[in-house]
Amino acid sequence: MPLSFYNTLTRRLEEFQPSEPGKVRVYGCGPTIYDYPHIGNFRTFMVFDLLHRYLEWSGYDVRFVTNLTDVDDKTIKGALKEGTTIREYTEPFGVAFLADLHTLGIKPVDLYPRATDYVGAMVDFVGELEEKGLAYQAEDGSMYFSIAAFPDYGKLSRIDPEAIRPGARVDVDSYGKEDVRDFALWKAAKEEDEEAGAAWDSPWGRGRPGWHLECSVMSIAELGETLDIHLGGEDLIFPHHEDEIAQSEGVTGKPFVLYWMHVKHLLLEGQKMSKSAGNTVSVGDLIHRGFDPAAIRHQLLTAQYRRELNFTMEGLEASSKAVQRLLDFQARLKSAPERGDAPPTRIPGLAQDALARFQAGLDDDLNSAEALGALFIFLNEVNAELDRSGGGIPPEDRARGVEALESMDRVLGLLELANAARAVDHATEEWIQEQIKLRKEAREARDFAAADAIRDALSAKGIVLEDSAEGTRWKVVK
RNA sequence: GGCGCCGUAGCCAAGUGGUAAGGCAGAGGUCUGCAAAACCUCCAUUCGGCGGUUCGAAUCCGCCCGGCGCCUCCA
Repeated sequence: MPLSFYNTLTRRLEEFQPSEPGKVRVYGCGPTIYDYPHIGNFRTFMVFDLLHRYLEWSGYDVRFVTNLTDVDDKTIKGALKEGTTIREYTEPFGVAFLADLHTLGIKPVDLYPRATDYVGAMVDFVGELEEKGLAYQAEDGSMYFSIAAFPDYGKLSRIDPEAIRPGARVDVDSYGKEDVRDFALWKAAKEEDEEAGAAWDSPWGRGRPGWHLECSVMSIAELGETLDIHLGGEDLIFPHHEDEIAQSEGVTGKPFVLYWMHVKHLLLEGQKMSKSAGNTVSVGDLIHRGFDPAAIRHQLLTAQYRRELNFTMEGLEASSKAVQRLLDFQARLKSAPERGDAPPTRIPGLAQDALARFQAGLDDDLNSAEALGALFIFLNEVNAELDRSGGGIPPEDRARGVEALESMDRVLGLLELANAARAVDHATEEWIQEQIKLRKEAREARDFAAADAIRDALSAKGIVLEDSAEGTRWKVVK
């Protein structure tokens, strides 16, 4: 099966064909930086990363943009509370977000635009909508999008515009709209907006961009009028992405996005995570509890992105073990003794099978669970093969095995992250080698008490020794 | 009320018509000075329940039971 994605727009699995062969333009809705991010946010951004890495692994030339929203009701509210501006208020949250991305091994994208850097383009955009008769100014000076003038409204979320009822579920404090369903493109500045540094000049007076407008303008400015893929959390389907389509297609007259992909929210210990429930967990919290970032990454990849994922501490323990198993396998395979005249092993065939299954899994709408399955089958089979071939394996077989493992990890990013977290400096490494040498001497003298004392002392520092026919190997255990 | 999703072993999770991947946990064994790592064997005759279609169903259809998401700031 060719690379296929489930497209929210058509509600079908579709073969992926970018508008320009070999090139992919992706826009992912990033966070609003009004607070520190929690683990739930990172399920979404882990999927962004999986897509990014897999497209590149598949040979595409990818341009990936993820925005940071720094102007909206929440950032203004926060800035006012702190007596500062939105620019200053959001800065630490943006920094924290990027730091957590780094911690989890999420590859940087090409650009992280901030809404406040595109206000001029946003004003122009609203002007174009106004010219086309899709926007109007309400009595308070705000500009609204006229849903009645855009017949396609509702095609993504499949929400019937007629069914959007005013009252309990629709904001009624923004009176002055022609139709209660219309959404703000440009909000007339209130005094608080000025205080928070969230007001700009426009032909309609001082104001600030509407939240939905920001993503339309930034994505078109950086990627062009038709994006290949647009991603986001499932909560953004309506109204955010529905409104982006209305604005963007209203201005360009072209399809805005070819493939819409939405990530299902995760559950924490079986519960919906929310600030009001007080059950949010941050990446930092998990690191402080001693969890390996690679284990967090692993758990976030255990379920396909459109499936429910229950993030638990128990699951994190299981993921830690799985990551350690991968590390042990990598170390064993890389140091497997080579012998030029050794009989051929099944490793090249296993590598081929594993890569085929790995690719088939990810081609099928980024099924990371299937891809992990392929990796672990490979691990089991190759370990068994290494056990059988005591005297060494052909160098080319070992190379093929390592190559396949590292190829899969270029997408999963587990080994690269786990190894980075376990790196030790040169002096420590020399010291460990010295300890291993002392233990070897003790063992040869059959002074096992002394040998075990050395091993126990290293173990207390998180360094575990493993003896084999080829000598003693050491590893850092998290 | 509208739109949509899920229910597979103790926990997590693939599989969407051909006879149940994988991870963690558990039991026994091999190897080892002892470990660790690894391997071998075992661990769901069965996929929420009941009907139906089919040579054949976890997979398709119907009904029922249970859990959940969005429609409102939210990744």
